[in-house]
Formats: sequence, structure tokens, C-alpha cells
Amino acid sequence: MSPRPKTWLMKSEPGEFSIDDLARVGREPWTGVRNYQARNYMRQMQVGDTVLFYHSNCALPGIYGLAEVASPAYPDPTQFDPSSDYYDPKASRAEPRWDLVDVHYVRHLRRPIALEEIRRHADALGEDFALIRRGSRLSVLPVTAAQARLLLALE
DNA sequence: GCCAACGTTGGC
DNA sequence: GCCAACGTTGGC
Repeated sequence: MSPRPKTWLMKSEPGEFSIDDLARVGREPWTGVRNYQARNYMRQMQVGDTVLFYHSNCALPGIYGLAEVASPAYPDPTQFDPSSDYYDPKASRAEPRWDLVDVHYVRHLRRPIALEEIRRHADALGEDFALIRRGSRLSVLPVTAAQARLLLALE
């Protein structure tokens, strides 16, 4: 049994869904993850785990806020919806492929922690930090307690 | 089971 | 908008 709560980092394009959007709605199902490794990490999540909310594909990529896992993993309904961008014709309700968790808003960071700043601490963060591992595009990834402490100390 | 082609991610 | 890196697909 690993210590709880754990910390995770989840990426979202702010043009699609930003920390401001999460603050407005309060709670949101994290739809659209279509990568097996990211899905498997969501399956490991437990209610109460901390989420570092990361903005990708934007002017200043980085961590913008904190959220919390609000549900255990369950099938992502968008995989069944032919009108959704995330529809997966190979998934069925009997045999779903993709899971998600709900997250709820905790707070904005006092200031964003930019990717560029995070990179400057690459040595301390270590090789296992997938966010800055070369070539890694994982959109859901685990953060160790030490890494989380270091990152949040930058705020 | 190999691997080329293709689509996607995401920083810059 | 470019492009490197990666994951998936499908022909063989």
C-alpha cells in the first residue's frame, strides 16, 4: 500500500479546459484521455489525491492550480458517443476501453510555475519525472512526494 | 510479428 | 506553423 494521498500531474489545453473553467464548474469529469499509460494512472488514483493542473499547448505552459481527485476511475462516457471527438468505435458499454476520474477545484497557484522554470530544477526532480523527460508526451503522470514538495516550493 | 505510414502531442 | 518524438494501425 503506497502512502496517500498521492500527487499527480494532469495536462489540459487551456483553450479546451483551463483551471479557470474548473474553478467555475467546481467539478469535472476528465474526459478524452486516449493513451493507455495515462489511463492506467487514472485507475490508480484514489479520492483525495492531489492534482497539479498543468496548461499545455499555450503561451506559457506550466502548472496553474491545484485540484483533487473526486471519484474513483469509471468509464469515460465520451467513448460511446458517436458525436464526440473522443468517440472510440472499438469501445462498447460491455467492454469499455477508456476510464476517467472526476476532479474538483482546490485553488489557483499564487503564480504559475512555468515549464521553463521547472526545467531549471531537472536535476533535483530526477530522471523519473515524466513531465520533462525527453520525448515524453504523457498527459497524466505521477509525482512523488519529494517532487511535489519541490514544485510547490516554487510557487 | 515486423515495420512503414500515419496521426497526435506539445514545445517553440 | 514547424517539427521532433511518440503511439497506433494495418498490410504482409
